[in-house]
Amino acid sequence: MASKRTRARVHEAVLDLVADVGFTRLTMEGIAGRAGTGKQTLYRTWPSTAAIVFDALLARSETPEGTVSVPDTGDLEADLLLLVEETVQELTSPTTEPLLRAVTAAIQTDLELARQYRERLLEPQIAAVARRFDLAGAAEPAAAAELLLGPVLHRWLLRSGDFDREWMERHINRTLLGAHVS
Amino acid sequence: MASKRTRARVHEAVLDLVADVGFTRLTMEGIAGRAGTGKQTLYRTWPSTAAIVFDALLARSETPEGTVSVPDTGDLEADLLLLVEETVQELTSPTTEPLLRAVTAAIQTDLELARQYRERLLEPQIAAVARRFDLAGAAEPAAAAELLLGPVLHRWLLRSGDFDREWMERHINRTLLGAHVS
Amino acid sequence: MASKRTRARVHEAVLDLVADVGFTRLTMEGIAGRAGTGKQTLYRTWPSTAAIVFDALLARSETPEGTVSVPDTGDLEADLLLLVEETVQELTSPTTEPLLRAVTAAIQTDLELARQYRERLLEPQIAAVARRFDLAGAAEPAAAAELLLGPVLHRWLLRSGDFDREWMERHINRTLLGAHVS
Amino acid sequence: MASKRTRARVHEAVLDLVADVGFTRLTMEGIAGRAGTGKQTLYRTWPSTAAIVFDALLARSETPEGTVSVPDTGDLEADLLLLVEETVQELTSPTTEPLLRAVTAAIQTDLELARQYRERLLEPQIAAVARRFDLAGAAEPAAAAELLLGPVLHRWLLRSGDFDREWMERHINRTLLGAHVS
DNA sequence: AACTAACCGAGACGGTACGTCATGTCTTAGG
DNA sequence: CCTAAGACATGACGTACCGTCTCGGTTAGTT
Repeated sequence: MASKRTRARVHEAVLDLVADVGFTRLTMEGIAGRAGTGKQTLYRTWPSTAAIVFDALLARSETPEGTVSVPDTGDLEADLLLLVEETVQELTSPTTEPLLRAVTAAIQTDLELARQYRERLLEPQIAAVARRFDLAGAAEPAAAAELLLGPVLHRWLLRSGDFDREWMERHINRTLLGAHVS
Repeated sequence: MASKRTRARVHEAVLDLVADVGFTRLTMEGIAGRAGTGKQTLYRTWPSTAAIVFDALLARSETPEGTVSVPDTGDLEADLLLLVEETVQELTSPTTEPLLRAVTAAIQTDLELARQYRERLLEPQIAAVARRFDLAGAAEPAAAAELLLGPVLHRWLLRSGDFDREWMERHINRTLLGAHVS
Repeated sequence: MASKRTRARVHEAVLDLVADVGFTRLTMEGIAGRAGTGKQTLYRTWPSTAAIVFDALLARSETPEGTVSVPDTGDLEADLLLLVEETVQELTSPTTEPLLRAVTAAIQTDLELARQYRERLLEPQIAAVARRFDLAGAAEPAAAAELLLGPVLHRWLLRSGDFDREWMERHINRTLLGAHVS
Repeated sequence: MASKRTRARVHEAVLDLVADVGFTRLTMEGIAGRAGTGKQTLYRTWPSTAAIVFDALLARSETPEGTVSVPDTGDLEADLLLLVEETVQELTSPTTEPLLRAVTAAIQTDLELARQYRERLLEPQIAAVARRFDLAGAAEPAAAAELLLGPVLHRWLLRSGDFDREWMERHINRTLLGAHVS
């Protein structure tokens, strides 16, 4: 509903503000002020700050640097290492981490947002990874993708451990064994 | 800091309120009102609603029915199935699910709460599961526990799939393979 | 500036709305909506809701039933009684009372509206009444008109008393004495 | 409900603001800002800006310089001239005129405020004037007071004429005739 | 009959204020 | 002495209107 110009300015404002004051202190009024729009203009398009952050994230994911690509060199193990490295980078980059944590928190209570998150971010990613496993002859590619990414999410979400190179390599190894592909 | 009586009444109030109106509409004023205490009494002990919810959760986890026990019958596969079933029950029970989701959301932005969560809930649980894998001769028991629980968390958090019996069995199978224990 | 059709529809809308929700809740947006015009069309012709109400009142006063006529039967006392009765009816009729009160309130702060009110409604009325006193040989006809209508306005505006027949008769009596005409 | 301190600061703020920007631009937020209080503190005590202005006016009327006294020297005509002069001064003083106009406008639509206005300002004033007429032997003292003040209000409210000395004298004369007291 | 040009409805927009709710601090009664 | 009750300054909420500003889509008038 909002014009392209407005959307762009709102996205910029929201990213600035999350960087400045953090997601918890993000307010509709603050965004409107920073973006130079009226509050009603925001409410016309988004129901909450979380929805705006998610939209900014989506917009970013439609650009080249916003997507985690699944490499395919033939060497599955090497490809998965690259993939996990990229994913970890995304999850821990100072700009994206607060956004991702904010959205992850929000989808715990906002079912509509959760649906959009699943459809527009999660499922495409899982499907892409599964496709790579499929190519490698995995019996249950979707489960393999889950086995790969689940523990990564676990570590990140609960901050239960670092993502050093050794852990990633060993984890990929376990995943390949578990998924019957080597 | 608060008296045992007060704590109990606050815990009860908070559980009632989360059930009634959900975590997002939980407020310090509301809790004080329901618990029949002054606001100051709450602030003296807890810094936020999330902290109160977490405290209520902790209190619960110190009772028998609040803990997920790790069975040890000798049959690893069967034990893990029981464990995962219990875990899933905890994660999806109408009373605990909202609380767990609320705390999970809160620890994304509240580092102090995250630390307490890790130390008092997460690490004991992981350690217990790892011990069971250790008994079964797993090379890296902690990693095995992570491989088991990561994908469960992934499904639950992102609501990306159901927890039917078949999925649990196959998942345990993949975990055992991945962890070199069969 | 607005077409005759538009004016008519706006007048109708405004009268409906004042009846429905009262003057205080009258808004430009509401009028535009009810009249089926754009907001700009309103602003092109009227600066405020009060101005529209006043215009509707004026339009009404240009019709036969919108005017308080000054009777002239030769019997001054009887004529004044009729006049006061008519005036009171106008002031207290369910349709006109809210409009008149709204305009009376508005002219306290809106000087331009006050000027128009004076020139187009008040002065003609006073002049007509004064003419009647003049015919009856009053020394200061305008003052007599003021002496007659002032207390009526006072009662109405401050709601300080009813307009029963007895009061009206006695008041007219006092006015005639005060104006040296009997 | 509000403390004495708060009331005083609010009254001062409101008088300042009416002088600065006029009653029409008076807002609850503006008053709160100027008075250094929260909005809720205002709403706890007063329902509208008009109610605050009225309260400030009342507070003023409880001080010596806020009351129009009715002189009683024995010479009725001279006393009434003094009274009307004082009243006119009150009605046209740069500080009180905007307040009185604002309240007069407000009581057209706010019945509760109108009731308070009648009971606490209007009736005492009328009663005092009537008492003076009573002393002078008027048959209907209340009607006499109305006959005296009605036209004054009429001129002031509709801005239909100046209040010069000559008009006042003649008006008092007419009133005395009309009220049968000379 | 085709073609402007003026007008109008619709409503997005940057704003201001609304009246409410919750925050965290502070004061006050009463048990 | 402690605590419930709640006043207070603050600030955000989500809504309603403000007055200005584009938009298209008639609707007449002019060629």
